[in-house]
Amino acid sequence: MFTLAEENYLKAIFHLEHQLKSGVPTNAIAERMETKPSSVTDMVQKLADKQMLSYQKYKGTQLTVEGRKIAAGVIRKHRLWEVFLVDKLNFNWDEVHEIAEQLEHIQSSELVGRLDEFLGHPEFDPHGDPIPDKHGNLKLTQKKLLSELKENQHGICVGVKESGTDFLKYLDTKKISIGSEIIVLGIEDFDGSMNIQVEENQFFISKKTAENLYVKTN
Amino acid sequence: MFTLAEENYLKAIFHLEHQLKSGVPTNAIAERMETKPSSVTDMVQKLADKQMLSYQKYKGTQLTVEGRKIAAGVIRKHRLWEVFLVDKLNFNWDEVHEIAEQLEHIQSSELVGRLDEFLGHPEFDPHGDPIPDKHGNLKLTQKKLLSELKENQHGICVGVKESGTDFLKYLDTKKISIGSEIIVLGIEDFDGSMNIQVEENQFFISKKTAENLYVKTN
DNA sequence: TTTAATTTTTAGACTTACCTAAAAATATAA
DNA sequence: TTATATTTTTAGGTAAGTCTAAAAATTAAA
Repeated sequence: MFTLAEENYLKAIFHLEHQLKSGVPTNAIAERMETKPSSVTDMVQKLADKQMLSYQKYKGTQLTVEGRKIAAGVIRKHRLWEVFLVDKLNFNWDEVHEIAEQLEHIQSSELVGRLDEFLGHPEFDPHGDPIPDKHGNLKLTQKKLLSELKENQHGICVGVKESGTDFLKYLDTKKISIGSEIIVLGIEDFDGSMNIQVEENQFFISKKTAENLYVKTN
Repeated sequence: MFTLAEENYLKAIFHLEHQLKSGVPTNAIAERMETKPSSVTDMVQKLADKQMLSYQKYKGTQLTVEGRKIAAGVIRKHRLWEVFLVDKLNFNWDEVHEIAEQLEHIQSSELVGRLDEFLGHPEFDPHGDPIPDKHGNLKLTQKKLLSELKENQHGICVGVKESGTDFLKYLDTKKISIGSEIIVLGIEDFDGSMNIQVEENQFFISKKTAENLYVKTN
């Protein structure tokens, strides 16, 4: 089994690999984990000993197949619990992350299986991110940034890129939430701002906002 | 906030106080926690510093009002999660303890409140033990040992005293589970063994078994 | 390509929660 | 009540995971 710290490192490296595509630098891990690079070096060497990742001094790290499986398992639990919190306990989707961060470390494969069943085998969490299956396979998300849409296209809001509390609160004031239909009425060329419609309301959003919102088109 | 270890100590001392009624000796804690007395001394001194219990060298310990509140909160979470696992995820009542042992440490009062709501404000866990309310108040259980019943009395099984896996498995083979109605047909004076009826089946159980089963009469 | 800046690692230290072994206090028995 | 047994504490040590400060390797710039 793995300690809480080990699981968190594996999860962080998993996410960073998806962003960076290449070997993950020590500093990138330190930044994401909000810890010091020297601590990362220690842990990375420990995880390398456990065959969870390959590591060469000064060259960054890469998860092994096994390491990826463990990380995906943690992420699976995290996202399943988020679905539980939102669907069953009626939490708002901007309130569940911290709690899921704890719940993801509960050890019991039986529990995960039954929770998955109870929730109806969901494929996406409340932020629109895909839930890895029990083998650790993660289906590609078809979500795209709102800023990628053209005029008159519409999309369903499936998540956010940076899930800072401020941003999520801003969305709430605009009545934008998971599942909202967003219609692009117009785009300003010079600053990329958008005029959009959500439910019955029309308003402007900045390019920065549009680049932080994920939507699904179909 | 409290560490996982601190919460476990407070919980253990809380349970021991109910059993022993007097100051809780270091060795009793060590035995229950499956740790060494010297470790207990360390932790007990730390918890005394935090005003969670009163402690005098060689005299045992006693929880403060605050310490009791924290312990009751952990137990509340443990028992609520057990209800969740059995009622919602269809776990058998002999499978939930280890998992609840982990879930009880999840920190979020909001979560506890919503879970309680979701479960319909249950008053007893699947083993028949009362669930402390949000203020830490624990209602007295009216359950008694099966061995305390007289001939021809009947009771509803609400729990077990020692919840070892072996014993729980034995109960399953006899089709005794939470909610089973048990009728005492006869008692042997010389060894205290009982002839009982459960559902349609009649059979003998030893005194030891009868002293390990809690029932509720009314 | 030599120097400067950045990244990464090493070395040594700290905290938590545990341990063993020995000493001290308390309880029990002769 | 003295001696023995038991309980409890103290002293010192270990492992996990973190830190700071300094050294080493790599990358970027002059």
